Amino acid sequence: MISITLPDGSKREVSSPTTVHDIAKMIGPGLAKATIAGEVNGTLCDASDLIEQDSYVRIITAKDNEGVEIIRHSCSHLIGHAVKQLFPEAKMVIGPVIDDGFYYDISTTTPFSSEDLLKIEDRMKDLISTEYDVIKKMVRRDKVIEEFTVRGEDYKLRLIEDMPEEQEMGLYYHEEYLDMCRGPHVPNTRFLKNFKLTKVSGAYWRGDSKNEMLQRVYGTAWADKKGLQAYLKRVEESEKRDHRKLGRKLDLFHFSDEAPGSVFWHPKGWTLFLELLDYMRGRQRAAGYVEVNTPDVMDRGLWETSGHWFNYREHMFSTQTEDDRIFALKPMNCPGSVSMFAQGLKSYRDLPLRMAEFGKVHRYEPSGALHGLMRVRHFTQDDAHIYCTEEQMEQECIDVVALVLDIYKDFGFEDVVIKLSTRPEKRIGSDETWDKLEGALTNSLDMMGLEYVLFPGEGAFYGPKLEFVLRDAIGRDWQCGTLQVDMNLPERFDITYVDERGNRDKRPVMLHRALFGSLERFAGILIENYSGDLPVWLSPVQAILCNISAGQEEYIAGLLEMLAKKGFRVEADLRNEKIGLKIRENTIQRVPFMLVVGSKEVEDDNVSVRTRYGDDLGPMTKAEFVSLLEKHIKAKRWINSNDES
RNA sequence: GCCGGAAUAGCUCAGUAGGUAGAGCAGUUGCUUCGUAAGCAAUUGGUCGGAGGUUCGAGUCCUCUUUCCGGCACCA
Repeated sequence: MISITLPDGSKREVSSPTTVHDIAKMIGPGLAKATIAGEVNGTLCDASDLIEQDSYVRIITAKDNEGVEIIRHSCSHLIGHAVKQLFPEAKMVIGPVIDDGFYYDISTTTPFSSEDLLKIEDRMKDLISTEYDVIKKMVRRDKVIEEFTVRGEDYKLRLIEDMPEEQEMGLYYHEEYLDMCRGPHVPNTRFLKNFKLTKVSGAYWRGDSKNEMLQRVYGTAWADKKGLQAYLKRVEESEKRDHRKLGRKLDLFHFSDEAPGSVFWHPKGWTLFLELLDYMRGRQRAAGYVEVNTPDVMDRGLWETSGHWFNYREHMFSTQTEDDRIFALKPMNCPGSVSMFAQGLKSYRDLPLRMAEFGKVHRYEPSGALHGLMRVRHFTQDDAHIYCTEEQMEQECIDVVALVLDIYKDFGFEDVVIKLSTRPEKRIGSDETWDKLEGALTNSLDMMGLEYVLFPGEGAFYGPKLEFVLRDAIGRDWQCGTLQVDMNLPERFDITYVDERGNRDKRPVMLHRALFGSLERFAGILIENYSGDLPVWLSPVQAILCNISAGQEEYIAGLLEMLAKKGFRVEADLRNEKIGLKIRENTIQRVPFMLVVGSKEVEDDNVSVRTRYGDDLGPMTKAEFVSLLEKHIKAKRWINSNDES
């Protein structure tokens, strides 16, 4: 007899050995039927695994997060079962769980089409409806190799080679199909009913573009129908706030075949862009930055000195002039900034020197990487380079991190993922230097008590970096702000300052930082974040004056002039149209305030105010409306329909 | 860059088995002067992304190419 402790603290004596499923059955037949897996002494296991000693046991059902993950994992196995029936020559690779779903990488002779995806999904549904049992067996390594050799599963054999220490593997039998997995998995396919295959794409073996491309089948799966439908609905809603769609609808920007990856900003979009720029300029000035401007096109020699020419040559736009000089469009602002620093003698009294530049950079990004405003070939950085002493470095890092997080708050981003990327293989500078630089970043985060995710080997070739990551409408993460510390470029460009004892050869440390990162990308993220309802301070048109009929033009003209003089972005809609149409169209354009002016308002010398959310705020004096606008602009934050007034 | 998909009017999209293009909205013109999400009528828009090919005939089939979309890889 062994003793089993359940989550509620109750204990059961059972004969040994037993299984999670047996325990569930003892508690009740309903629970037994719902059992997907178990957690024994903190470790997930299959419902069929034997328990041979006193244990703490938790039963996992579809109601648990782990249960849903197991469902997803088993769904990926089911892809295998279906694919091998439809395409016997296919070789299965790996099928892991991801956010909201799963995928399976498969090696095939010909790539899957979208029709194939439907065929696979249909076969999976058929297999589910037979409600077959999934059988788990622990099998000795040599037997596993034998099994997969017979079945020609070359990739499974390669995966086994990757785990030389494992002597026994879990094999899951899905009728005639066999998969190798750590598990746990569902005991029966009836748990897998609420799934959908979502897309098929190529993916490199081991994630390396030098390797062959496999077929990746993606899917999503949920505990119940409601969960699945809610997910599909969420995806649909997210697609509606895609910045590329809203950019067209709200007349903010467009792209053209002639300039792939470069934005044509329309007046309204450019208003947003400039507003962001003004905001950042103000914040930086307040934080002790100076602003400079450096050339867009500079000689190849500069890029050789910086190291960019050797590391990024193929991603740079370059040009050859009549005199055979090769110039490159700057892909980064740092070499220009360093040249700026090198101009004239610098004293320790000048440090820290915080030199900002709204530099437009060009990068020849791979064609497949381009994505609306998020990934472009021509973008504007709110860049700055901070030159300081080694002693000042840590405090400067802290100040930058504090500033960027405070700025994000103004846009409603409270949860920002911070990534720390350390030295890459392809790098310049000594290991001692890298130790110091990485130390400065980790120390400053630790001192601020901030969590971060470590990405070993992902740093820039000249220094480690912090990245501040924001999430877009459909859950994709985009790097915005970045902070990099660098002792290498100062070395390469041989920049120095004079210390307090008159030594002229002191080497400053250089911090590269961008807070929005790319203004284009940040604008894109904002459009999605706000779903097109830009807060009043960022709205291209903050209010629109709509007349009821001819006769109010003069009053509106006066009002327009008054508001424009106060610096508000206000327009008039004097078209010979009914007020209903004007309200509709300006609501669709997401103008925060629509001011209705008829003969009544002219007579009372006021305006009737309506919001883009359909709230009628009724008549108010011109002064009242001005203070309403001012209040919103000062608040900066996004205001939803409940508190627009 | 790699795999798959797409490209038809300013926008959203139809286009049936290859038989020289169609809707709604927008635009334009006229009428209407109107009170909080679409007033009425008339009407202009397209070498069907580009280049080749098959065919008596191609938006439709084939090849190449450009751009976009979804992933993968990349992201100084």
